[in-house]
Amino acid sequence: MDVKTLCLGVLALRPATGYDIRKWFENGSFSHFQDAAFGSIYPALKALAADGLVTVTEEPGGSRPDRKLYTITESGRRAFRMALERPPAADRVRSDLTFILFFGHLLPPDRLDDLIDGRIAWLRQAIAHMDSCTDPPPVTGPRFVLGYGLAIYRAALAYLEQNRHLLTGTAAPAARATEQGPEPS
Amino acid sequence: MDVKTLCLGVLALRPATGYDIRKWFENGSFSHFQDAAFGSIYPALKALAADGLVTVTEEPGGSRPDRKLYTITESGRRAFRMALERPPAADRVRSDLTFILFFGHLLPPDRLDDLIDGRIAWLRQAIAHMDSCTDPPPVTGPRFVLGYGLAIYRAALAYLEQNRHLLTGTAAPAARATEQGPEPS
DNA sequence: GGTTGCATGTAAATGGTTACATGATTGT
DNA sequence: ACAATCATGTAACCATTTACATGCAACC
Repeated sequence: MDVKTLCLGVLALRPATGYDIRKWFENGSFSHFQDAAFGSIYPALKALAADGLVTVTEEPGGSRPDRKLYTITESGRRAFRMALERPPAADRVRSDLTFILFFGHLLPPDRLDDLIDGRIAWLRQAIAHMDSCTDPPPVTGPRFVLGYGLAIYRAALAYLEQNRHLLTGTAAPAARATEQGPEPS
Repeated sequence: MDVKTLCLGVLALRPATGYDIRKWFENGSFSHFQDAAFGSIYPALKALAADGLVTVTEEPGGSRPDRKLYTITESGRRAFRMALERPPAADRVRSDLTFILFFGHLLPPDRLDDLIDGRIAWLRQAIAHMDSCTDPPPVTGPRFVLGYGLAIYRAALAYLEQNRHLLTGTAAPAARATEQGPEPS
């Protein structure tokens, strides 16, 4: 998905500034599935405005740069719907971790432990964040997507917890009990 | 992971041509986690050879271009081990599908059905392919990674199968209340 | 006779990230 | 005092994809 469409999507929900949109990709509902940096958002918004797909309301920012609130237009909504109609590119996962683990035999076991500990911690935190996510309104789309992300992360977490001993020779999971974090799954 | 490291990884397993490496990313064990196209592989191999990390054996190809078999050197193995030592970038999923589904209310229900049908079919085929994957030898790393991928794909498949009705209004599965939904369990 | 597989390579286009430039206000 | 938050924007840089160029052999 190009950044223009991504921005249009956020603006289809509510008016926002470039800064807001960036926050959305950093913390919002599907921050785990899409991303965009300032360096691509601002030019995208400019282009969308030039095409009449969004309008800008400039609020004088006093000291700061003027706050530019972007609002999607009817033609913008149409363009967005058309973009959604295009066949989606295949999902893809890019995982350096799995690449490293693939060659695990080349690394010291405690390094592997650290890597997996790190990923488990990250997944727990991500799951906790998603669980507490009030962001998506009770409409179906956002909830469905949130559930999808949760299902995948929970599966990844469970797999790592239950199979890490295969890789590191750590004691089998029988011993592993309650210690850290909020209750798993 | 940059393409040079990726190539080094494949070559750490066995000597290969650029073409072989491409096949590996297309069909091999972790084709789901990394990718590289010819346009990046060939220059990467050239650079690796220039750095003395691999050697080339040119077999005259008769009609075709000469087949260039690359073999990793000791210094290449060392460089690869060092690359594995670097902290991995965070895993990331890029999913146009979830973006589209997020805005599902803007699309006709049968379009949603098609999208989900397509993804389910794709996942089933991917899982079948991985299940039949004889590629990874019975060493721990490759099997662990294969299992990780399978766990994630199975979770995605199960979620889609069990929750698609939430999105499309399709009749709920007979065995209702399989309770895996976005609802916290 | 047409497609797929083998086999290499280059160059242009793509699309994005990173770094820079600016600077007041609020929180620790 | 120092960091983070708010807030915009440009430009250089980067890696990778895509398209092109070449061409035989095997299969259907």
